[in-house]
Amino acid sequence: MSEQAHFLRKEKEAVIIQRKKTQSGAGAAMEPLQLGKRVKAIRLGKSLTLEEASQLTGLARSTLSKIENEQISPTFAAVTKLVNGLGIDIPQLFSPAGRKGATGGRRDITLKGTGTLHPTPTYEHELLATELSGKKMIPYKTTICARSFEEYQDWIRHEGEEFMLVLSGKVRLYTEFYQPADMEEGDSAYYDASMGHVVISTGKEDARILWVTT
Amino acid sequence: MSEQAHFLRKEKEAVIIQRKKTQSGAGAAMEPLQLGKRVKAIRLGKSLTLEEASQLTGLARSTLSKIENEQISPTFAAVTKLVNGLGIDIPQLFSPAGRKGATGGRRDITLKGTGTLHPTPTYEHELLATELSGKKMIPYKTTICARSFEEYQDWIRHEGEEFMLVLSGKVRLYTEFYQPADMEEGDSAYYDASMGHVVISTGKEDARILWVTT
DNA sequence: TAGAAAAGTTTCCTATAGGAAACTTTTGGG
DNA sequence: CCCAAAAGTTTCCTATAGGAAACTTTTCTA
Repeated sequence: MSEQAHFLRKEKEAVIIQRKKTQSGAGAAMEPLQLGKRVKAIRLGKSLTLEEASQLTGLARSTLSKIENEQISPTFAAVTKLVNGLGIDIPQLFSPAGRKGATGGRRDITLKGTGTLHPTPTYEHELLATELSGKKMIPYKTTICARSFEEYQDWIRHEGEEFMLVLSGKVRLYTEFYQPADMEEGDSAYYDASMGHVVISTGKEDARILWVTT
Repeated sequence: MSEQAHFLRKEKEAVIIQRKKTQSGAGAAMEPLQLGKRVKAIRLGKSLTLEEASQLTGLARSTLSKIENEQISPTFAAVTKLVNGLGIDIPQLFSPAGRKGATGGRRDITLKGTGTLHPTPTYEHELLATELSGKKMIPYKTTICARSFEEYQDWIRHEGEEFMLVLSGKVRLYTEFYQPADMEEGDSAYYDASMGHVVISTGKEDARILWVTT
């Protein structure tokens, strides 16, 4: 459709100009998610014109139009402006349509061993409750493969707080400002995750741990 | 700032001199959020090299480097690849940068069976990490004594979100807007706690559960 | 309806994102 | 130490995002 329009336009301008503009033909950049449609729906839901949305977001009217029609993939900076200007709920933008937020009476059950796997040399993560987006907590189980502090490049540290519970095996929890602590099944710890921390297995078997992070 | 960069580029083309990159100093593009640092932290947390991350995400090594060093603002498409490739939790990326951990480099370890007890007719709670105040999450283990829905006066509901993991035994999770779910050791659930919920033991033994609530 | 104003789209251009490869820095041997 | 390999950074280039303005379409209003 837009392709036809494009051709007509070209012919009309006619003549020599062949500038050619790549993009129109292939058109619809296959954006992984229908960001544009969502933005449009949200804007219309608020009864805003492109001009008003432009004022609110600081993005050009034309840019908004192109985003809504999925002619471009906005930069992170642009998305941020959209989000702040229009008060969009983030996870909504990213979630592949069907995914549900953790609020408003939602739940997700993860049966043993059915989480989303994420292996690294030292840990093997199994993310839980991945069907829910926008969660305040991130729960996952981990098999601790590492056997020595040296297997880590450096302390692990990240935003937020962390709770851990030893599900099986024996571990040693190293934390930046404390003495290492030996823990076994049933023991738990809670700490500020911006403080460097690292966990290694000390028993015969690789230990299993449940983590919950904010 | 970017204007400077542009000028330099122009000059370089025009002449021969090619003095070094503008941005080096504290120049740091003022990206609304510290996307780059977060991405880097996440990558390092998984002990991945740029090359490996490149494979996982489909983004070029150089692009990743520039994103991490906040030299560019990735497109939405690129952010999506990052998120999917590295298993990043979205809100993490957008959440207001500064958020300081309430516990400021502290930790508390609770050895098995040493939590603070808090019995009720239907549950028996063992609060964990009680040495730390002002936590964002509240972890506790519970022995589920109740055997039928009727032993509860009403749905349990409260603010926030809740994660639960079955440590032992068998339970049935009733939630207001869903069918009851039977769960056993290793299964977990995540739900909006303002939705009515109740758990009963269905096995021979009283079940043990770990809860974490925001 | 016609005509104008508002809303939306497209063009055209500059600035910049993303990729390939060159280059630099860091890590390990020996 | 020195060299080699690996990790990370920068350069250089092309494709494309974003803005201003021209253009088209829709919506009123008389």
